[in-house]
Amino acid sequence: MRQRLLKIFDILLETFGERHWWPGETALEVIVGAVLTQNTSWKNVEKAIASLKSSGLMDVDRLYEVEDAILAQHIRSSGYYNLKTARLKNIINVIHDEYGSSIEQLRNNGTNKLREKLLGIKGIGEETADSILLYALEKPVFVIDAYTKRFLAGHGLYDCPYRYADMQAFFMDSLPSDTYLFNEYHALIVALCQSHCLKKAPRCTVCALKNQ
DNA sequence: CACCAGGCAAGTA
DNA sequence: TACTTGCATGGT
Repeated sequence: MRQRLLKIFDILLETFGERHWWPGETALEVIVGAVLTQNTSWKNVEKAIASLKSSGLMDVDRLYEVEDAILAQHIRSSGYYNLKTARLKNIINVIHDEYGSSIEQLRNNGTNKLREKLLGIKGIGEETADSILLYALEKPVFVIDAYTKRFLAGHGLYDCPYRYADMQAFFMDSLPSDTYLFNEYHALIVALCQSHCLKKAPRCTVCALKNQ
């Protein structure tokens, strides 16, 4: 399976090119985006992030201080804005109180309990935690999301009933533990699924043509 | 008009 | 453990 997954990766990379994910200029932007994109299209999230940046709020201490009602107003376009205001506050509070408002300090936290730490924050589930770990903190974890599920189902690579941990283990047990590989692979899966945007479980014509 | 989008937590049986 | 429901905007 390792060789097959690596072959598919090569084809995807050749087809779509490097994706340069996550779309965001800073680690904080990635963290904020990861929360705001929960069950929400990225287009709606972009507007919210632009609003936060243009008003100077894309900063741990500013986000820590800002009134809930004001924050909610800025992220309105991303939907569930009251819920997401609370969720953003929850993770910002931890970064502020326990890591001196420093993402670097969070990244260098050393222990391997960072995932548990994130999962302990209300509003941060497995996908959000792993997106933060991989794309903001550069830790080698594989992100499973709606696109990844469609990719696995569409290729008949994985036919068991859905469970996040099992699908993640499928990738991480098969592939070398490498941040760049995990980053690029997930981003390429998204590119593939978006190129077949009308299908829920797109079969990769690129791979099919090459007998993958 | 209905349906979907890069989830999560709380409630129920 | 395995469903079900609320959360909400913007695009198709």
